[in-house]
Amino acid sequence: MSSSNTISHEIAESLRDEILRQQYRSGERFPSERDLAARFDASRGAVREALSQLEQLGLIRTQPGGARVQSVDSASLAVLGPLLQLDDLPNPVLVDQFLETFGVLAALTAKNAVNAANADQLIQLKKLVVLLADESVDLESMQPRWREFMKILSEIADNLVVRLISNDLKAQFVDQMMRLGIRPDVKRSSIKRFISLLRVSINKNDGELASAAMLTHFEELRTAMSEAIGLKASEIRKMAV
Amino acid sequence: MSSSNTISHEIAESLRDEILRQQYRSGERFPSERDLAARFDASRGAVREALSQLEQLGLIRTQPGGARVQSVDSASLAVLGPLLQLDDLPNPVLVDQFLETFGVLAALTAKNAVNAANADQLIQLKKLVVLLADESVDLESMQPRWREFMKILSEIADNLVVRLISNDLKAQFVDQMMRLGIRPDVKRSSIKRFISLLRVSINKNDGELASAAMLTHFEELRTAMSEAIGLKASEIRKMAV
DNA sequence: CCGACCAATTTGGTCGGACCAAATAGTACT
DNA sequence: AGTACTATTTGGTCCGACCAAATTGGTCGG
Repeated sequence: MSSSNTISHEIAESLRDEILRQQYRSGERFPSERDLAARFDASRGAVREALSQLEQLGLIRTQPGGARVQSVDSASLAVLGPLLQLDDLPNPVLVDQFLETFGVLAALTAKNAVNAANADQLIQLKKLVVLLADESVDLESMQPRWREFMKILSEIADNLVVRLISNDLKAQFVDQMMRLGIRPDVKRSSIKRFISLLRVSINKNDGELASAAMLTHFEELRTAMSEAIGLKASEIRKMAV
Repeated sequence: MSSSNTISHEIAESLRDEILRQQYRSGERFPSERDLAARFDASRGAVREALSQLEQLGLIRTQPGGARVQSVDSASLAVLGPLLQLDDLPNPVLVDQFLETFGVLAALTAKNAVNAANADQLIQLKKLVVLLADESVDLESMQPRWREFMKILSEIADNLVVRLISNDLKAQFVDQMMRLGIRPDVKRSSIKRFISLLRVSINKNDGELASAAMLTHFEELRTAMSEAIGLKASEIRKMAV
């Protein structure tokens, strides 16, 4: 499950998940480095490297005398990915909040990109939208094109803050949903309308329109995703019986 | 300048700033741990803890054989704070992007909070807005109240994703601007209008109105901040002569 | 002259033991 | 019971050592 094969990373992941699972109360003393070293059968150095990562994530605060656990919602954004894949099924509330937040950022990006694009970039965007329209039969199969489109949008909009946020958010999310077999079922007509709105907004250089289209798309995605997760949850319950 | 008194943190800060200042090209080899230890006159262990923090920030990628520098805009959001206080004067473009992004998130928060607030919370919000109105003479002096208001909004909206983003963004920003003596001069009439719009939106339970008010406020803040930074820049140039 | 292959070196990853200073816990004293 | 003091725990740092992977540099063959 864990990726980076180094011991210190494994320890960090393990402890991170324990904290995210609320197995420690906020403010509680964290086990000592020597205890952790014994528990993981590793050297203190490896444990210290792991703890230094947790500290960077804002999950613990270390001091001579003992480390203390910090409340999860005072942590860094980088914990969101791990937070989403804690359990078999991602927390639906969190997923919804993710989509809502990512939606407004995507809308902002679309607005700025369409408004700021030069002639060449507009042509490029038009091409991409045409490609998207061709594949609009299935939300999943158009993923690669869709990502490319968003990437170009983001490059044109050129907002480092949004890009940094996206780095911590986007990466794992879609992949994980697919891996879990959660497929939001957005109506084909909705997708077609969305893409056609994108096309119009690009043709008319209308950033506000692009933004609005993006927003409604994410709204539809939210409800579809919510249903998809609910469906998956009942599947799992059935399996358990 | 640097906060945490431990050597490993000082090394991490130092190297972080060097990377953020683009003193290494993306993909370039990073100095070896042994070299860094010699340069900082520290042990390899301390250097390794520092590097493990940089890796968590997404600034470097380590591998047996050598660590490599990663491009800044593939880093974690947590680098934004340091990025803003790299130089005497924060990068105006970055500040503007920050305000634009934070603005849409604040608008989202306001919308959801006003829509979701129960009777008690609405009363609480009304009180806070009244307090804000009383102090609306000066943007700076109303900061404590303003922060409290945003905090309550954020608690009512209860969106963990936005909160995590804010953790990495908000904290240092306002403080740093004040410390540098950068005071955006938003017209008093604009502030008054903003607050009155907030009041109305709360009274009418109209989240969309609150969102729109927040958006225009941040728009005004952006232009004011841009002017303020420009002013400060010319001041500094004058001092240098 | 160039490319492929192989050995020497560099580099990160880990370990163990050791010392210091700060913070905590425990104890004795008032 | 409250306080002052001491012993212990804990994090922070250093050193030296070993392994395995990656890089480097040279050699050989075309």
